[in-house]
Amino acid sequence: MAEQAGYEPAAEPKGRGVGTRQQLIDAALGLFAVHGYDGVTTRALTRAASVNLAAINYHFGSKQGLYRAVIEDIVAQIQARLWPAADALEAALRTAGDNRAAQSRAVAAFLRLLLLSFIGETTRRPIAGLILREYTVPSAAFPLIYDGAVERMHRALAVIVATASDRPADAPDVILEAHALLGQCLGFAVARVIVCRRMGWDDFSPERMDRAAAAVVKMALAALDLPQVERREA
Amino acid sequence: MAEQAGYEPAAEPKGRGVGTRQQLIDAALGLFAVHGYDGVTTRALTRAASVNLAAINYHFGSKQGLYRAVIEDIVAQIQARLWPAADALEAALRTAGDNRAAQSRAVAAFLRLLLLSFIGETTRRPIAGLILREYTVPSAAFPLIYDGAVERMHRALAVIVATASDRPADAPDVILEAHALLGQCLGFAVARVIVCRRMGWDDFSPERMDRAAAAVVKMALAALDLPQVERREA
DNA sequence: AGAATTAAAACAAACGTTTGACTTAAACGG
DNA sequence: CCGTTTAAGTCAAACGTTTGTTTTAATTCT
Repeated sequence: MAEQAGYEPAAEPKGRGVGTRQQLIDAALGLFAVHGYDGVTTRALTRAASVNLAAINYHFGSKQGLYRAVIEDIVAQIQARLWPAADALEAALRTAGDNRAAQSRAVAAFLRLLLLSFIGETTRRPIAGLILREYTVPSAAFPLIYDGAVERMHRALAVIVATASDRPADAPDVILEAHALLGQCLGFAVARVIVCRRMGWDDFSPERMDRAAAAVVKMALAALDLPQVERREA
Repeated sequence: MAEQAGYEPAAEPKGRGVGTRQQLIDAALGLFAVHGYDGVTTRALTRAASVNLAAINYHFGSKQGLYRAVIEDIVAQIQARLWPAADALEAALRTAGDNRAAQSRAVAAFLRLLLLSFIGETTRRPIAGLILREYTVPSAAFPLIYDGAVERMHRALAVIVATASDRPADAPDVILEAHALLGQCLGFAVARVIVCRRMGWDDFSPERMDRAAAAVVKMALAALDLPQVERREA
């Protein structure tokens, strides 16, 4: 097939169509994340969304169009949550100057948020499953994710490494080390099943996420030669 | 039909059946890894393997049976490569005693191998794609992977953390930190596309893998408060 | 002879997509 | 305020194709 950009039969839904549209996106998000694109049928999608079979092609042009809309929806969610955090991090690092303790606090806060987002989203709504799929096997929708969310976050991590080690944020080794930092967080989203099996957990809970976040923050701060931050409470 | 465990019409291939069987497994490994289970048709599989359409059901009972055989094949490959390394690591850590430099060398060697395996396999044969899929969305074949490969590796990482920090290897926090260590390596396999985009690479090369490994080893040793090891050569 | 492989055809089921009639609610003219 | 128009939205039904699997018969190798 040769589907390009350009199909947008319901670009500006105003009436009741908006309900059906969003129901489809919500249901599709969950199903695509768990079973993959080819693992979900249009009938399963419309049944889960409690809408008619023809609604997909009416609102999104095709199954592919629905998938793209789902990705766009996710990217918007990520932007709303992560961009302010990234801005706050970089601002905090600037005002911290050479104060290593202040740097630690800013880094710890950002990494905590990152990890909790990764694990939390996979628990509440399996967003990560979809994104990870795009990482390993990029589809046509990958640029949306990379340009819309990943690069900003990756740059923020590079700023962390750069600040802690007093090197430029665009140095190749800095970027690689920033990616290692990302991997620490990513590992808990990608391989959550493995963490749970090893820890004897059935699944994550808020307390367990907190514990995982503490481990990641501790490792990261040590790796960056930053002072540890004291836990706020038990 | 109700196919359970137990279909093994050609459990002991002795004649030329080995050829067709292995051709199918090899082709299926690549196709499943890239497109996922549902993304590959039996016709595509047999065409890629240059065998007859009926060969899948003859040798493996069903498409599911072929998938299971692929997983078993992968697990065997991982065991052959990683188990000796894990044994060597633990032996080296035992003989190292309190010698931090010796501990560093053992840890660095193991992490290097781990990362190069992750990235390398994804380049040569997309094994990681299949395994990562099982991580994020475990199928019935997941226990094969976990019991057959993952747990041994995870235990080795826990021994690293335990040795470096003088804690028991089965302590919860040690396991979590070991998982963060795994994530550092995993991140380069999962999100290889992102590394490449950020670094301006088209793909990995042996030199680039080496550079990534150096970054991971550096971060890991620092996180474990172990002395850095000097690079052997450029 | 017997096991492995091929080619070709067929099977029911499920697939993504399309169709045309029906419903709904706002817009319009009187 | 009512009757009509209009267009977006929804619906059941069907379209043609592809799916995994099975079957049958003819070869090929040990």
